[in-house]
Amino acid sequence: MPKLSQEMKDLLTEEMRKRILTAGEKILLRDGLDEFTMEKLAHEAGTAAGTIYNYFDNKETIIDAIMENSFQRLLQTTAGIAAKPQPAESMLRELAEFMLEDFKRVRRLHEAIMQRHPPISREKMRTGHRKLIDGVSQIIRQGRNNGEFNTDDMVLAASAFLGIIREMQFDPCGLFEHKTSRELADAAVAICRSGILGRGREK
Amino acid sequence: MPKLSQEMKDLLTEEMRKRILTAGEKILLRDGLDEFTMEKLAHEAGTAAGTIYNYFDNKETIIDAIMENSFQRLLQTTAGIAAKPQPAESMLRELAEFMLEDFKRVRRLHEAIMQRHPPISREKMRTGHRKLIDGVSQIIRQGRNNGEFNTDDMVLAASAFLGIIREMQFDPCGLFEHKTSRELADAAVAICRSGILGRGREK
Amino acid sequence: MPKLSQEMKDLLTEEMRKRILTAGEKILLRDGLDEFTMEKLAHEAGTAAGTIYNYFDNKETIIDAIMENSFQRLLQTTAGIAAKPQPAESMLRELAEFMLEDFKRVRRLHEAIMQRHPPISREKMRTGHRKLIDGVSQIIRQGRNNGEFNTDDMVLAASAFLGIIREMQFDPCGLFEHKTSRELADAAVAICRSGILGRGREK
Amino acid sequence: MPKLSQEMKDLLTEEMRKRILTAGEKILLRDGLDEFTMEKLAHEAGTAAGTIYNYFDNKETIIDAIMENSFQRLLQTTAGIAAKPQPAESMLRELAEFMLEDFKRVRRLHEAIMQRHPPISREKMRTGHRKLIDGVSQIIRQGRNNGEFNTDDMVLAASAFLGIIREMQFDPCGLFEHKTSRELADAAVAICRSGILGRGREK
DNA sequence: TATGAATGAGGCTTCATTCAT
DNA sequence: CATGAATGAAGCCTCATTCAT
Repeated sequence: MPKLSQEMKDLLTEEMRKRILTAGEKILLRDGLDEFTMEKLAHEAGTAAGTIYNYFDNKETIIDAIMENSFQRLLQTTAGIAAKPQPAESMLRELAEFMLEDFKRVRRLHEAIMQRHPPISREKMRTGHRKLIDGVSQIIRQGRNNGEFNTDDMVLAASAFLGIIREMQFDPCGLFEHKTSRELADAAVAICRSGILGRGREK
Repeated sequence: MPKLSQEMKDLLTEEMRKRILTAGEKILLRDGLDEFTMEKLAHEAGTAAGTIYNYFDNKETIIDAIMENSFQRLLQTTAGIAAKPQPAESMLRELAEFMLEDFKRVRRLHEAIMQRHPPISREKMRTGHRKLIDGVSQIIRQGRNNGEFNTDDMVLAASAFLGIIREMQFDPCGLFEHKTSRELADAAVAICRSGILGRGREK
Repeated sequence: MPKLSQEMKDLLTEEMRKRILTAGEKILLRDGLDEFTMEKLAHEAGTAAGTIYNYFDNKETIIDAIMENSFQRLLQTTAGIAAKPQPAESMLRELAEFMLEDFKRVRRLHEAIMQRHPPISREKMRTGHRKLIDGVSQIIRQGRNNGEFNTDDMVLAASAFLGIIREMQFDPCGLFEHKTSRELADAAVAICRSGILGRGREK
Repeated sequence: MPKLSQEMKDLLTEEMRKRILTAGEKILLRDGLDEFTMEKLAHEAGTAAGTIYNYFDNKETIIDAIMENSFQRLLQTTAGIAAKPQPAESMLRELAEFMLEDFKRVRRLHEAIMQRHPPISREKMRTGHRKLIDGVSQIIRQGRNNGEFNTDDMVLAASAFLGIIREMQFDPCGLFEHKTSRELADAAVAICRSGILGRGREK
């Protein structure tokens, strides 16, 4: 009984943590960081404010965890994509599409979180971003080893790729609203391949 | 007297508004939005907290105005660059450099401001961004008219360009710290020209 | 079975009460009243917070009981000392030493408890103190009956004696840190005998 | 104007600080530290909670200041008494009376404050107590120089004196309620002179 | 119009106590 | 009876905004 009960308890605890984080993400997405209050979080999670402190030390920890989760999802997907046997270009396309899709969901979350200094630990942001850059760099490196690409600065390339995607999903004016993630991903990869300026002068 | 005095008054008022906005920008740059308090703003502007409310309705309005200013500068620079007789590629390079230089200065400002929901009106953000996209689109269009470029989706191209720049200046991990704005601008334009992936397969 | 089981139960209950009080005293001594939380108490007592409420009505009751215990010990010792056949002065010396020794141990406890209004019932404090005064008065009365002392206001004398001791053990500046309880007890008794001012003018 | 106005402002500020401290002392006296809330303090001082923070950094600072004030009064009186040309014994009597009188007023204040660790800085307590001991020691030293007293341990003597007084004013059972401060002071000094035990054995 | 003290709503967090299991 | 998560009242403190001078 103690063993099983312990496992049970852990499970419930984990469940509750997830519930809180999910609620938090929802608020961040819907209302932004400025309206992320513990009271609101509790309400959204269906508990009392005090209860949350049984699962997290304080507000900052929660924001951190949400951010961490979000990066985790992204990094795992990146790793998964990089592991499949396929041309690097396909990888980038797939990743772009996932990011556009995921970021459509998480757009406001990242918007809300990213540039906030305190109370959000910049460190988490830094390492997360770094890992993401590394993941994309790996893909591009594979592409070079394949003979697909020819870049020598992987980090620069990865950064540009991410910048293009991020701008697409940031899109505060709704310029790309009518395009599907698929189309945008294709466009992004096309740009990566040939530049944004087309080949006007190559003639 | 009434006429002149009125003009005088307006001038003074305008002067005061500027002083407040300048002070606000300074604080945003130095301390971030979270430490932007009205008291601090008053102190930095050399007045009293109450006085500020004679010139602005509330805090949000001030943040809005600062954001507006920042966009204005950028848009004017963009227009200025676009007006000079030179190849479009040079324009982009010049713009990139300015942005990287300016954003180095203003990084925290944009970091702080962008994507914050209330108390920052999303609307201002939206229109500012839209105008910026338009400005860059114009440059690219000129390039196409020149025969320099070959793109048919100006907006997409402009967006990608901005995304690449923004990612470079966001750079939370300091990947590009050791590079000059000049070098980064060159790299950005190179990417725009040939893609981030080089020409591995063109062989 | 009912009878025995009832006794058994009572015994266990009493055991549990003791365990809780001991744990409480330990916390009070170690951490002070401000850090005396029910959770901590439960942990120290090896049970759960909720369980404690099966043995005590609320936090205040527990603090009360601890205080009561502490006084009990002191009173019993006093009675024990007073029962031994010895000069009253020796009794006072012995009592002083015990108090200084005990209070060294319990300093924080008394520091923490004494004079705290709610949640500590002043009543308990009052009666405890009263009994202590009475105990010391008894000793002094014996001394007078012996011909050792000559006071006619026992209560005043007892109060002064206790005040001297308490001040010695309160000693927030560590004035007496380097003295042993024995030495301090001797000094206290000497003062009781001859006054604090010596006999300068008696010459 | 600026000069005068500045003085005016300082005066008002000082006035407000005093009002807050007075209110705080009143609460401490009446309700104890546990019921000393900022809300209550504000109410008692006739302002809003937020206002208080224009005059003090936080709650602890306020408690500190009240304690400091209380010690100040005591120390100044002590110094004043010690400065008057009179026998040391009269000084002690006068001091005892003041303390009993003042402490009657401040009893609960010291009761409330003294043994609390955080949030009350123990340091302030320590230094205050130390100065008090020193002040009384000075008086006793004068007595010895006069030939009035004969003690060689001033600190011990001062400590005992204070202990006797403190016990008298602590008096949780009301043993001395019917006595005037004058009578108690006399009794205290008598004890200091001849000991608490009278001169039973001197015969 | 300038001032800056006053206001008070609202945020985060703690913890005694309850109660379903 | 034991458990310990849930509760929510209450405490401290901040700060945008108002208003008397």
